[in-house]
Amino acid sequence: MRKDSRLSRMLHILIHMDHMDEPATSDHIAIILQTNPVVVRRTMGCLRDKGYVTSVKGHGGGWRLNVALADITLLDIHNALGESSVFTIGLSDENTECLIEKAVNRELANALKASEDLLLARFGEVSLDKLAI
Amino acid sequence: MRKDSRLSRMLHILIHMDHMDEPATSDHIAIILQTNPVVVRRTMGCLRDKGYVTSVKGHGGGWRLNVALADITLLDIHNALGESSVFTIGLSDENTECLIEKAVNRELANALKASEDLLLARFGEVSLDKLAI
DNA sequence: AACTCACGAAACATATTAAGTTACATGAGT
DNA sequence: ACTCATGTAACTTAATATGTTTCGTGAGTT
Repeated sequence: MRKDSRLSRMLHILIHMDHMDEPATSDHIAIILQTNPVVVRRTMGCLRDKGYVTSVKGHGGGWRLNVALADITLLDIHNALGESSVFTIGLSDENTECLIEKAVNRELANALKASEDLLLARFGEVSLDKLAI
Repeated sequence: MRKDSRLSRMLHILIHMDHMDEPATSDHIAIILQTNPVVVRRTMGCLRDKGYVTSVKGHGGGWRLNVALADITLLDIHNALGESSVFTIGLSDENTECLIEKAVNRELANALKASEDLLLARFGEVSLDKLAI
């Protein structure tokens, strides 16, 4: 699987946007993130749905930060992007009644959950202003 | 990316193999894991390279467990499979000198590392005999 | 020696997901 | 009317795990 760099990219651009007086267009953001304007709209759209940014059409339009950096955490952005699972490791499909398979999957699920919980807890402790220069 | 179920599958079959008197053929293993014999050879080959299993050709051949379940941990198998990163989350490519981007990536890298360290530490604490019925 | 069994490995196909791209519709300001 | 910028659908590309076919090779059987 290809790595999902959306979280990194969105954190990056949101911090930039905090300095901006004018709305940032998708084209402008795409240049900064070295990607495509449509990818920007697609991803920023997730953040707009949660109210973290606002989009304006037409002349002088673009994307504007809607909250203070101190008021959003890495976890907020992570959740806004709606990632299903943070792991490449998966469980086997339990198509049988095999108790060994179930025990293996249970152990792996518990270990993965503990690891993910730690990651998300840390994400929740870091607000974006702590990453700003 | 599709989920990597190799760890789950290998743990499952290794525990089964501990009960077996005869070597298990790739075809037999494929049936238990509900997959393909070639996939079995490909994945079991990783474990053979580390000495955890032995393969024998010809009549009466197949795969045999080469160590006691108590002597291998989830971490051993995980490492044998040579997974690069356990996360779907990746960092952005730092093609610029942007300090914000670097700060974001540093924070994410640290958080991911702490989470992965916890996962691997737990994997290292669990030997396969603890999952056997 | 011929036959069968089972691994080894190359080559190709499939599935999933992030990302990139093209094209067009829609709404807002000039 | 014209231009700018988002919204969205559809398609393409890339990476990776998995599945499949085919043939080679070594080992035991008849």
